[in-house]
Amino acid sequence: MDQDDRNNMFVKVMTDEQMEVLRKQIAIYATICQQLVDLHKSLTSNHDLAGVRLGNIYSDPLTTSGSHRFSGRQRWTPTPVQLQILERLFDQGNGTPSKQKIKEITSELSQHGQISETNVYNWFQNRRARSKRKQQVSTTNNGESEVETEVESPKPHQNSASAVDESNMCFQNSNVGSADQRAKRVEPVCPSDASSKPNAGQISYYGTMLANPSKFESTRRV
Amino acid sequence: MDQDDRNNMFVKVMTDEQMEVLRKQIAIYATICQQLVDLHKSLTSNHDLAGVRLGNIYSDPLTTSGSHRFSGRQRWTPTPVQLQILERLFDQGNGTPSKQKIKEITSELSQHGQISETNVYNWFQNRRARSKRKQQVSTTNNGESEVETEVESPKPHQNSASAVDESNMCFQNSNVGSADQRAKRVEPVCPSDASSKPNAGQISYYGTMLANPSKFESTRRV
DNA sequence: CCCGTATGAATGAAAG
DNA sequence: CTTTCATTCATACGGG
Repeated sequence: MDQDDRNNMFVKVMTDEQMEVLRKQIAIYATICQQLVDLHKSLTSNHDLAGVRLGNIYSDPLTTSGSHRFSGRQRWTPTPVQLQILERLFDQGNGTPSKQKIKEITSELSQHGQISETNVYNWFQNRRARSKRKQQVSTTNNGESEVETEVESPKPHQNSASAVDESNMCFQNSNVGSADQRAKRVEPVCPSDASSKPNAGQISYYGTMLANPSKFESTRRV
Repeated sequence: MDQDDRNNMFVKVMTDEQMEVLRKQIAIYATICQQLVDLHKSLTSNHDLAGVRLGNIYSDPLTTSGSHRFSGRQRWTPTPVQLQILERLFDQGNGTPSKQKIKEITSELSQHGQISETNVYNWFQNRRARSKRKQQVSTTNNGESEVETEVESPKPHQNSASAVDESNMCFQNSNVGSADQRAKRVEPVCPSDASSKPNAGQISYYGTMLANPSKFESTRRV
């Protein structure tokens, strides 16, 4: 059969070696994809779900006319009226907005523009924090020539055992997929010769690999 | 060379058809990777290269030269991998981390970066608390009629204050695999959880494609 | 057009 | 566990 095929001229023949190369390439792609996905999940997992939350209200296709660039999150901006009310409430002494209050306030403010409880909550949080901060700073610059922060105290944090803080918490070639052992459907083939670059962007690394995907012919790697 | 191989009896032969399949698969992977990268770039577009938020210590000798102020990160930040694992554990239902578990988890996570038991503990505390709060909010503004109405303000910037909607991202997964032509059929296998979590939306699509790269194995025979 | 500042939002850690 | 604080990230906006 091999003979026939060969004579046939229309059959492609690959050596084990070539086959192996191909398989490797594929495995690499699989791994890369998997890792990209994992990476992505991690990055967007929490707050950043806003990253894609564009859409709905803000869709203004007209102004941008077919742009494909979706923006990041939008953030609430208090209207003058709302701000005024908030400020008033703030220095009205109610240092403790408390959940119930928040509701009321939100309800009140929503008559003057779009707003949510979270917005109110955050606003008070920030307002208080910054108010305090400003006070501290102005108080600090008394006999101190040091400008900037007041962070001097080696605040002891992390009471637990190992508090060896100083170290790179970079995640790198630490086999991303291992996080999910049951999803080990792709071969553990790891294009790990990338270790030359500690952190930087793993993306950029992938980028280079993606540059020439179709070179599965003579590349012998991994 | 061909002759040798042929005589060898171990030559793998592929038909044009099979060859084509392989090429497509690879092309698909290439495309997926590319798009993932693009997606990622878009989401993290500007500065968020924090993706590799290795912002950890930058205890460079230069900045400290003029002052005695040494700045180093003092707050733990989970690496993407760690976060991923934590998230998984979280919605895996184990509402009660329990002391012992914490240790295990910490141990596991420490392989992906600096971390302490306290960190893990806090993380779960916060995660739960915030999860609950979010739930409350979204539930609350449900039956309320206040908002919603006068939205379309001419103001160009106005946020979508309404609480963070759970998944729902509209990432157009147009024709990923059609690198060269009609997308090769890939099974809609989606083993991944991916549903309960906020993000993961757009990824899940890729997930299905990535599901069975092993398909190549079968291509090998003949 | 880029850059600095103000501020909304996210989140680790701690207090209650 | 719940609430609060502190710090940091990211973006809107105004000025040069």
